[in-house]
Amino acid sequence: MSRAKHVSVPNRLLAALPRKDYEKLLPFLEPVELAFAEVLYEPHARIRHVYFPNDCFVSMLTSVDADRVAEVGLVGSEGMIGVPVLLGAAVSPFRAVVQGGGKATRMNIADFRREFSESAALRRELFLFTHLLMIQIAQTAACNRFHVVTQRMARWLLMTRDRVNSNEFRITQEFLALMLGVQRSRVSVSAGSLQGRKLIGYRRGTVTILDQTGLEAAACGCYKTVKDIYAQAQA
Amino acid sequence: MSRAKHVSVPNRLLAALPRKDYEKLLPFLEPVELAFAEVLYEPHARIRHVYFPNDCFVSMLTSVDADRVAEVGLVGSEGMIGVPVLLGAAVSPFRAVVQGGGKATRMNIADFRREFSESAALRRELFLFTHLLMIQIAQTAACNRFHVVTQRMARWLLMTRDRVNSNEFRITQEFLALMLGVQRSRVSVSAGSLQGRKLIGYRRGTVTILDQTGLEAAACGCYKTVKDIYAQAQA
DNA sequence: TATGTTATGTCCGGTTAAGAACATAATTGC
DNA sequence: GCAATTATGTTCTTAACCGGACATAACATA
Repeated sequence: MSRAKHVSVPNRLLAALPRKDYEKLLPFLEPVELAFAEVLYEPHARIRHVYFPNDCFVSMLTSVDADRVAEVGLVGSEGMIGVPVLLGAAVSPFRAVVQGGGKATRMNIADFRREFSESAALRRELFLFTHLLMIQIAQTAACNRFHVVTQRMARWLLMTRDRVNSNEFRITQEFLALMLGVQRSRVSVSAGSLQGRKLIGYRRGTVTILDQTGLEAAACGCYKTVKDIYAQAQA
Repeated sequence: MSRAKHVSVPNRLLAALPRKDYEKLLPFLEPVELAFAEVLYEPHARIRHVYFPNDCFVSMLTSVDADRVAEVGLVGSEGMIGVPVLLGAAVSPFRAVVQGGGKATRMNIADFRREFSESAALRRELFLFTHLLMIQIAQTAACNRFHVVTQRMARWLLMTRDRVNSNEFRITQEFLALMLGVQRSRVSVSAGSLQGRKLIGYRRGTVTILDQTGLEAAACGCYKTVKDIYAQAQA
């Protein structure tokens, strides 16, 4: 349970930059600690910083029908929060919420825009990530259409695992239900099913992936489809 | 629109370019006629052209489970086909299929990349469209999660109406079922419901929107949500 | 230890959709 | 005109999910 033994991972987008580009960026990167449930962006509010997660992960949510939300994307150390900025938009209709607390670096928009325009390597990295994020969102659309709760839940757990680089992380059923857009009671049932098959352990807000391969088999193909594309792009 | 004499409906991205930027582009724009069901991109195949629809519209599809597909985006004269190219990707996992035949202009990738790098106005337009497309895809993800077939069908018809600029267009129930990811028989039932309420007419492959306002009321809020964002961005 | 709070497990009735089969109507080709 | 094809309408059973209610278990803390 001790968070101290959790080794901080670097943000992979920044890590992939040529040394020179990275060093030019460094003075403008501000280390921050993001707390669980912290809201990085409110829909339609001005975006003030872009964030590069290290060992935290963030959900992109969109709202429907005034009171319901759906998760459309999940971003961890492989990406950044603030894609609309790259695309020239000042605001976005999405809410960005910290799902797993941890470390990140951030950069204010003015600095970021300048550095972004001056570093071809940074542009290349970030646009490629944008492409990946779009694919993830699109696959989520398809997944929401066709797959049952247990499959989608398995997918979500695996995606989260990849983003935090740990087989254990904190998430209550209540929150997981919100992410999957289903009733909490259905999460209980589906989680029970996965536990019964010894694929995961679930104990009061803490999920442990016991059998990665088995869980992948229980998930829909959307997990592997997107993961393979990410892996190939980052190779 | 004097600059678009050769077509009935101009592509709005091209139409919004400053005259100078547009004229520089013109020699490389090849007018083409796109036929219904024509496949512009196969998943993971090399992208050779980007397309700017005039009076046609194109679906972006993603596959799940080997045999099923889901529509994740719909692009007409307000946009372009080939967003991955902007983002530096040579391939995309999506299939792009012509839903409604008609005119478009296209540009080969080499020309496009060069012109794209030389025109700030073009970059601005296209990246903003990319942002809009992402929002559309994300809303589709949420919509697929929460809304019933009749609502989603009404949304699809309205979105199509906006993209072809006509209250009447051709689409069989078979195809519509494929786009919505549901059984054809359910399209028949839902269409029957909308017809009974005098919102649409449906006669052997041809849909007519009879009551736009009523149909908007029958659709989920996803339609208006996305439409308002598009309208604001293009204002 | 007692107590309130948070997290999880279970059950139920009603709705929507999946999967499939079959019937009817419009259009096309001969 | 007639047959074949295409498009649409109808119905059935079963599965999944919704919305809600309620019970139990773990934890926090006073």
